[in-house]
Amino acid sequence: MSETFGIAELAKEFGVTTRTVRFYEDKGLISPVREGQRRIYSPRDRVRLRLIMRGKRLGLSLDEIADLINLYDVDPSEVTQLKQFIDVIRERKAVLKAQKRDIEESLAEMDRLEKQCTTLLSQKQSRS
Amino acid sequence: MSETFGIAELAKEFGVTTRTVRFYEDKGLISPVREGQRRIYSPRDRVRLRLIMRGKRLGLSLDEIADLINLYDVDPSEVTQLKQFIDVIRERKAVLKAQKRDIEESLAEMDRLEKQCTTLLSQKQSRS
DNA sequence: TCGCTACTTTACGTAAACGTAAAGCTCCCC
DNA sequence: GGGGAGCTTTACGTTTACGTAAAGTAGCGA
Repeated sequence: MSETFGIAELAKEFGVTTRTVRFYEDKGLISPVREGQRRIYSPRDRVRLRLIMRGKRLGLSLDEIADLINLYDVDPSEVTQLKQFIDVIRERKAVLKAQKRDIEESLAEMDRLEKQCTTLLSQKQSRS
Repeated sequence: MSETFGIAELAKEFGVTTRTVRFYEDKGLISPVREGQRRIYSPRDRVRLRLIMRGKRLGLSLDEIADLINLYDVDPSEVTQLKQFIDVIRERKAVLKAQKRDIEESLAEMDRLEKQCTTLLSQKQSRS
């Protein structure tokens, strides 16, 4: 038997409330098993939560995250579906690459700003 | 005299509505000059809009974007402020680097998925 | 059996980021 | 001078992503 988790346990691990975890279930992002009335989370649910959190850090909406997660569950039986699937993946890759460029631009600017500041600071401190 | 822009012009350039541009003004992100009742945007306002859009692509809230934009306007007279400023920049850099890692992870996964799909697809097509 | 802890459902509230009328100026052209 | 075109303010509506009670249930130890 593989390990299972309670809702409070997972919420704590990912730094969210139990309300949030239930909300993600309402949105169809995770589907824990029930033991009586209680939710029991599998390692698979935990992986999904990890994907959700990463998506949120990247600024995606829950709907977009749902689409992405469902990519992993696509049934590869139909050739046309498979082709569409590949297109979706390529679009996602393009968006991610654009985002990466934005980040690199921002990082470069932050570096410039930091250097200006440290230079200014050392001037001021050597003058005192 | 440097170039100026109308609201519709800028909205079109950045792919948003005029309502959005005015909303950013309400939030204090841009401060166009008035000519009578009309808003006149300077190249500086345009640069700010560009920064706002980049921030949004990175998933930042307008409040976070406001903080970032204000980084460029900090007066470097006080040494303590300068030190705090450097700390803020370093925090931002750390967040950006984490986000970059997330993106690279996602990109790697998308690559794996795409390869699985293309392999599957070529198998199916050679078999037909 | 009491009470505590950990969960549950139901449901109203809220902040952010705009959308969407509605109604009014102002300039310009015919 | 009538009417667009393009802007303005005012203000209520909407979606997303939860927060926050309120009230009930289920097990467990004293």
